Amino acid sequence: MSPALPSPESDGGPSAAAPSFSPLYRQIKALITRSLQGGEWKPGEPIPSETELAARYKVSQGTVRKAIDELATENLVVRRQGKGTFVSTHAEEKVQFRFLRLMPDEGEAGGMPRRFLDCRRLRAPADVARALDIRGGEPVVQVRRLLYFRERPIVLDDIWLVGAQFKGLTAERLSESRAPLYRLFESEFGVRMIRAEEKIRAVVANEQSAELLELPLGAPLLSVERLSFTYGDRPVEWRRGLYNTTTHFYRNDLS
Amino acid sequence: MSPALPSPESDGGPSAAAPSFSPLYRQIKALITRSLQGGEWKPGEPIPSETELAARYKVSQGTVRKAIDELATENLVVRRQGKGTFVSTHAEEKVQFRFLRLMPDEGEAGGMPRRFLDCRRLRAPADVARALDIRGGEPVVQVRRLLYFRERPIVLDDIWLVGAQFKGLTAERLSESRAPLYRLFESEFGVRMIRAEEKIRAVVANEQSAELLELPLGAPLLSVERLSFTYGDRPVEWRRGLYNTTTHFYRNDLS
DNA sequence: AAGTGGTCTAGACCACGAT
DNA sequence: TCGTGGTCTAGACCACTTG
Repeated sequence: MSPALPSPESDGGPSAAAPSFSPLYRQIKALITRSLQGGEWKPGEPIPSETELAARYKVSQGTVRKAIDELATENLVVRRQGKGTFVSTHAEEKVQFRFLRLMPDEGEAGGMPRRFLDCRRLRAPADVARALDIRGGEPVVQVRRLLYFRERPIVLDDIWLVGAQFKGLTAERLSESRAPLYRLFESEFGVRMIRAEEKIRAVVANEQSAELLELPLGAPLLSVERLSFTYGDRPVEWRRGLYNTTTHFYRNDLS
Repeated sequence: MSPALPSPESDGGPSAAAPSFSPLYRQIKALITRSLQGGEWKPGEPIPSETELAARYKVSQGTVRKAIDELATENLVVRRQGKGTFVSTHAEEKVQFRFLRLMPDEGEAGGMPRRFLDCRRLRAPADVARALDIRGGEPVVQVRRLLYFRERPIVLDDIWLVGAQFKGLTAERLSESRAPLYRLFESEFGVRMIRAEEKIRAVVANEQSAELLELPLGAPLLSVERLSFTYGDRPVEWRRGLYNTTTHFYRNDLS
């Protein structure tokens, strides 16, 4: 049985260093990824069963299985025994904690209330453009917000979004929604965050951040710079968060 | 073919919540893990081939394969096509970066020269004992050291080790060795670090840390508290690092 | 050439969830 | 009861490393 497939192609993954050999299941994986990226199956929806996909691609179920295994490992899909395999979505509670690493010293993690301070469209400054891999001067959306814990401001986020992907994002749109940002991005703009890279530093509060976070000038803050990627490893968001870590900490697992 | 195996048992993993059903490959995985833990195969050495293990446990090669797959995912073993499967070791360059997340803004990561300030045995203070899950007053080893980058001190580490596991650890032993700490622990004391949990905060330099890190009083520092675990999820090390992040950052990948 | 891990297949059966 | 993903097997062949 000779599977009808395009010629072997690269995985597209971050560390794909021109593999000399592309096994069948990776080609299947690439095909499924393309369908995810193209929106054939939407976040939260089930993808076809392994049997169906095996028939579609003319390979054995085991090969489809191995392809889906990798997609599940990369959190692009979620398997549910007895029910099917579903496209991952930021609508799931569990997924939130992958990107929200700030935990209170005491009490439960829970979602933090927020307040948007600003939302404007502008031309990308040089440093932001470089991070987002777009040309300087291209349109971007800048969002500034505060996150609260027990009525006190804990996080100050400055967010830059690639303008082309977020047409129609306004302060009203943000304020109306009660969903987490990444959930909103996914449902309203079709932009799903897959992974992110962070650079963490200790800094001190300047005049502005001190006032907004209700801290004395010079108070220590955790600076978290994050570059987020969507399908195809395309950067679409760059943000810098300033965290007050007197009652919270940034949790990380090394394994 | 009826495999000769002990009755189904728990995985022992961190999130094993009394599974009602333990598949064969997990039982095999547990058996292999036990051999790793017991030192039947030492770090850096090859474990028996999949065929051999299949014969030993009286299961198919595919089942052994799946067990080893999980061990490889958890970084307990490393597969090398054409050569065999090897017990992971901190002697590999690549592994270092799993636990050393501090990167210079400019230049390569590379190993940082170090200086040991202190190494003494004492009875565990209450907070350290709690973190290490031992009784207060049990013997621990405290190590204090500095890490340098371009002749300047960047990291101040305070390390506590469970005394029972590190008999014979002295300042001389530390100074004589040029190997990374985890490599030394593994080769000299048979204690291999598997995973760790970190809590990260921004703090300010006090008198002591300011002097040691050659910084002004009140300079912002990254505080990284780490609890490290060995086989069987037993905590064996607790450390608090203070990082000067003016020329470095803590790198993290969310996925 | 021999031995290792890696891929692919086909089929049987199990556990789980919905009906 | 049915369809889903999950497990287990047995065998064939491929890719890589070493002798």
